[in-house]
Amino acid sequence: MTAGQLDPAFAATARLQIAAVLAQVDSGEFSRLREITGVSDSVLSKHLSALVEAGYVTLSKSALAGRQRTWASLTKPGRAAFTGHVAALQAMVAAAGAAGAAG
Amino acid sequence: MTAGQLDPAFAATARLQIAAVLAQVDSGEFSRLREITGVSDSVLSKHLSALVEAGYVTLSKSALAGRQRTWASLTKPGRAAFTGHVAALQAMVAAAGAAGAAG
DNA sequence: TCCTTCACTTTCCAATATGGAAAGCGATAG
DNA sequence: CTATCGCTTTCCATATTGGAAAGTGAAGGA
Repeated sequence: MTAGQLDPAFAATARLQIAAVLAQVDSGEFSRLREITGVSDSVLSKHLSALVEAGYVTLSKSALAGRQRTWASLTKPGRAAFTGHVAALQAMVAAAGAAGAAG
Repeated sequence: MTAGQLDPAFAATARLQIAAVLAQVDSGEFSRLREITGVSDSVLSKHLSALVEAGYVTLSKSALAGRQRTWASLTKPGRAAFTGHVAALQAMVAAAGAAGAAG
């Protein structure tokens, strides 16, 4: 098992949630991500921008029902970084989790 | 499986590490925690104080080799909160992890 | 007893992160 | 041409995190 490493890009819970959602789908809609993270438009936009800046997410706009929609997708590096981050997190708490389950 | 919830007390990586370590041992020595977290004395002290404030950790001083040592232990609520936090984290990324493993 | 060292604690300060409100902007509807 | 939708960007406030350095109590040495 590769431990991976914690990635500051996923330090914010909202960004971890975004990545977690995007890891499960090909593309996530802006509004859905906003609902899941529970943040405002501006904040979600900024988080997505940060992830794009990191090269972890790509955004695409496509019209749906005549209106513009923004779709976010994890890039390959983004998925790798997310997987590594989660692995690092799990490694950090693995033994603790086992202890918790046992005790 | 109880999902638990994210606890702001463990938002900082250092505090998550502290809790993870303390979950595995009865007592953790200050200096060991400092090495693991990689933070300065003052910062570790403040993190521990925060956890004590939250009722998640207790500190005890006992002389070892003539010198004062500080030992930290997770309280029962602290362990529960930690377990819940980790569970929430896992719930958040569980499906993503599965997807990552599959793809 | 006084001074020094050890092992933290507390204070002070700086940098960063996070979040929302509101204004901005391009695209589409009327 | 104007209004609305769907984000973006700007502006601002607050919280968090971190280190340096001074402070404190206990133990050791002169």
